[in-house]
Amino acid sequence: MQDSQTSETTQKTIEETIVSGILSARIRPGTRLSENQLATLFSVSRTRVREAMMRLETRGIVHVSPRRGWFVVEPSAEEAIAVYEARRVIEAGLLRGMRALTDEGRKALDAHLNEEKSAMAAGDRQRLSYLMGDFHIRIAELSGNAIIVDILRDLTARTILISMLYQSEFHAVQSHDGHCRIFEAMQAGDFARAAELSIEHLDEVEMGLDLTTRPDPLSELRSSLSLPPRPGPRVSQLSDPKNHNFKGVIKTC
Amino acid sequence: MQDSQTSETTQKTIEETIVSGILSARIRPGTRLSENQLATLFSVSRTRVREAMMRLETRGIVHVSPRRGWFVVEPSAEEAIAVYEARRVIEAGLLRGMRALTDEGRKALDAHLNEEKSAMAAGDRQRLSYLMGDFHIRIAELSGNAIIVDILRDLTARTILISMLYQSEFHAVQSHDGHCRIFEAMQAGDFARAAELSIEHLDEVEMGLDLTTRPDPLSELRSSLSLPPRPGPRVSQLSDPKNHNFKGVIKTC
DNA sequence: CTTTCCTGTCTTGTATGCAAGATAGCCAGA
DNA sequence: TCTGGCTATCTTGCATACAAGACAGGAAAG
Repeated sequence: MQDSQTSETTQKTIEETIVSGILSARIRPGTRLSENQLATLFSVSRTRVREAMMRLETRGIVHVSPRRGWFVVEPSAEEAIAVYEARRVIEAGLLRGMRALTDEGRKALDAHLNEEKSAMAAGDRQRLSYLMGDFHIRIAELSGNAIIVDILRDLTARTILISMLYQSEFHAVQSHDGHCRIFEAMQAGDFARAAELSIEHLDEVEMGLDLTTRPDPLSELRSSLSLPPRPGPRVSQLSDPKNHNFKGVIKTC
Repeated sequence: MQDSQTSETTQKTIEETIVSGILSARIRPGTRLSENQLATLFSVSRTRVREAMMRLETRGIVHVSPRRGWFVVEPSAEEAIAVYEARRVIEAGLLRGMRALTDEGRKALDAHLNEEKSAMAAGDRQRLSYLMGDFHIRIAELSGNAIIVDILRDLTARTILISMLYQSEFHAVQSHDGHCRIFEAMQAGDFARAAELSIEHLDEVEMGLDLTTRPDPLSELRSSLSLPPRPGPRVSQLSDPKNHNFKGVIKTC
């Protein structure tokens, strides 16, 4: 048991590691998060792991199936719709309420869009997944409102999980264009237009999903029989290398 | 140790009890929440209490001072501003995105406003505090979006804490009028107008606060010396009857 | 009287132990 | 071959024990 570093840094690290793993699409929905495995991975006891899981549960990132385990959420089609709706409400409300784009903010967004471009050119899909989601968080950061940033970060994480479940194709170019249009409207000082564009953008992404392909084909029957969410062998392990090479990358955000 | 009921119902009860205590302004900001006392009150071990505290912490309702205790948050002036800003963003975004007011929704809001009226007539301040906050949650419920409802519920709880800290007078009539105006615009189908009105309403409430009267007059010095948040004898206990007869009721929401 | 230090007590932080449900695999019987 | 039931094992649920920091109060020294 060689402690890589003298622990101490494991306070909020479990939480953040999992969230950032989702944001960069390395952790798939439905991933099993074993308390014991996480405990040994982070060299802490199960207590700390459970605390992190509870926090993530209230953030809507994981859920627990009693006596069976913790799993990264697999949003249902209804939940997916709710997430996009919430994002439209918040992001449009945010943009519409903006009064000016500071020079600093303009530079930050410009730099971000350049990163998107270079990731697209390099074909770095994992990085692209992350950047596509991060754009919206960057916009929230412009407001300087930590509350909104936190809310949007969690919603973005859920969005990425949704995309992994329901998205077939990868339309990075389209999303990038949407981001650019929003940025242009912001630069022009037309925040009402930017708000409209952000709604359109999220609509576009949502429409690109196939919300009819249920991840669990038995979900209808199962819910009508009120059975537990999803038994069976869909267990992908956290340290499983396959999770790091998953196929089908995220377009969204 | 007479168990009032055979436990079992203590799963999420701790969390909900505290939140609803805040929503009805029975629990003041800065209230100490002792793990041991809560554990005996709810007839569970500290473990369960800690879980509830962790959840409430991620919801921004309580915070922990290491090795000193859990406390209901006392939002700073900056945090207060951020909360109102977040609410303006979300509530205005929500209203502006609405397309129609269902008959069901109209009835629900109408009934709520009547409740406000009767509470005002009866001078039931505690109930009034609750209703003033609940109006905005009701609007969120119209969207049928559980995510937004949860977010607004927590923000409303924080708003009430802010009011308890920074609000001197009680302007229930003014708030009630604001609610009525928003409802009228919604009934008229003018949701853009309703959104504007909700922003004005929240501005009005925020302006009614005295954000210069700091709850901790030493906070500036304290933070510049990076000392722990607030030592001293400001401990009001959960089961202390004084908490149920606090003076200075909430106007807000 | 003021200041300093020390100690007892109370708080949370963390790990661990045990209970109990869920699951998978095996074995026996039809 | 298929079905049913039993058991071994793995999972979380929850309580408890102990460690360690924070604080209050008192005693002693100036």
